[in-house]
Amino acid sequence: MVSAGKKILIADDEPDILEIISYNLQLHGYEVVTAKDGDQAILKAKQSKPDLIILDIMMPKKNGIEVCKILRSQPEFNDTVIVFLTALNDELSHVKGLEYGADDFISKPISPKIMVSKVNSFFRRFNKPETNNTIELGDIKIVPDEYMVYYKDQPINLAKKEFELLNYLASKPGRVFLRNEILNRIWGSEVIVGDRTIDVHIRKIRQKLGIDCITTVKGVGYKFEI
Amino acid sequence: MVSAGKKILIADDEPDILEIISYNLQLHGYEVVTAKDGDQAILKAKQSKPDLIILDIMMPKKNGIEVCKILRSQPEFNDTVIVFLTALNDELSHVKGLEYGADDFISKPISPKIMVSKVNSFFRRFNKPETNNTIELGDIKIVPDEYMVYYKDQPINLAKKEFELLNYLASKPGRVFLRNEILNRIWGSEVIVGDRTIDVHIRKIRQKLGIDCITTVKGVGYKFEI
DNA sequence: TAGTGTGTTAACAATTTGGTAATCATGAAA
DNA sequence: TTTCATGATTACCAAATTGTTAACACACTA
Repeated sequence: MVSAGKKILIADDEPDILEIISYNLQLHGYEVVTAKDGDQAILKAKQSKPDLIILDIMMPKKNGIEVCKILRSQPEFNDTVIVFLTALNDELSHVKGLEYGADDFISKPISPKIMVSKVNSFFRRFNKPETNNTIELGDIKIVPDEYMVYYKDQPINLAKKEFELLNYLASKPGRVFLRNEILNRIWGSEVIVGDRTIDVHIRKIRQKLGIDCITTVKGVGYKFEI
Repeated sequence: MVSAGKKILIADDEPDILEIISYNLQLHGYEVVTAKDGDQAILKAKQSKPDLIILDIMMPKKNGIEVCKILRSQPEFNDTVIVFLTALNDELSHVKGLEYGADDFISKPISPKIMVSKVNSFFRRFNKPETNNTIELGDIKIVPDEYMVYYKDQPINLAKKEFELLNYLASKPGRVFLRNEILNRIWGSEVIVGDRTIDVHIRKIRQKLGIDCITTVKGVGYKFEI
């Protein structure tokens, strides 16, 4: 079963929603932790180390985006899947959400049934073993096995750090990675490097690729997109 | 039939899994040998010379990686396909496994049906070269049977280590082999050789071949490409 | 026993890389 | 507009990594 042993944290300020969703997820074998505001969400996330976090955008104390930002800046949540509950058509939240490291969105109102199937699909999607982890987007192909990047089938030689950085950013196109996340992932949490180091590497990648596929999100981080 | 006469060793500490998998593989014409811990796996591998070995990562006595390490350091298991059973998302085991010579991974939990089809595909994939494992790329021909390399049909005499190294790199053209991978595969994991040893052998190969077919990926390893 | 080929190591040279500081550009806020 | 914060850019240097050479031990052979 997909859900075996998976832990989910749900944060929403409406008790009814919280209850109905968590009941249904539990039925399907998930372990559920709930929080009724932003601060509690952060606390419980740290305590229970969930595999998936579902955050309502609008909550007391801290809203979903703030919670996401705080969690993402801590190494232990780098690999956690974070999903937002948004009102339909809330474009702004979508954009903001991606910028602060959301992996996906679920639109409200939502039926428990759909919620469960969405959650199932998250685990399938984010868990599938990477047998062939080549990333191909538009004219760009990233082949970790070869430590090589191709643009229109032209090989481009990136140095190790550059490659790892690009590969990381491209692993979730459109998703913004905070500087902290990048540091933790590429440099590791022990290593301390200056602030400008990332910029310089980003610049080298941009230069070598010759196209603008890495976008700066000021005050936040970088994202890969075509 | 793909499975004709093929022998498979499965090592896992859970008797249920062992039984259900081996039953299903036998149904499909495979000869199955089982082991319930690491030591037994090594023993039975030596006794029965299987064509494919499936190792659970977590086992008593010796874990899967240790078993793999030990088997790979013995010449008679150089050509045996070794596959790991891993928990989903166990990145570390994946990396370690590759370094110690694993050929592929199967993620747990796994259904017998999927297991059988995976096993079938292993034999399709890894058996083709067994009949004629000559590698021919561009003007280079590598003939393991003769321990010989030809460049434009001119025989080139490589020493044993040099040949094994070239043959290994050329087994997956374009793919980068980490220094660790190379060490574990060519020298075995018990042997400890200095850092520069690989470089020297690489140099000799480059020199003898006279063409640039081995590329250095700094900080990572080497790859073979034309 | 001398000679040959192989595998390894040490020492040093050459190269690449990763990181930093200093400076410049840009856009938002006051 | 001025100020401030944040990135971008550049050039430079130190550290890491690999290349190269020569020397040595060892096994095998004539």
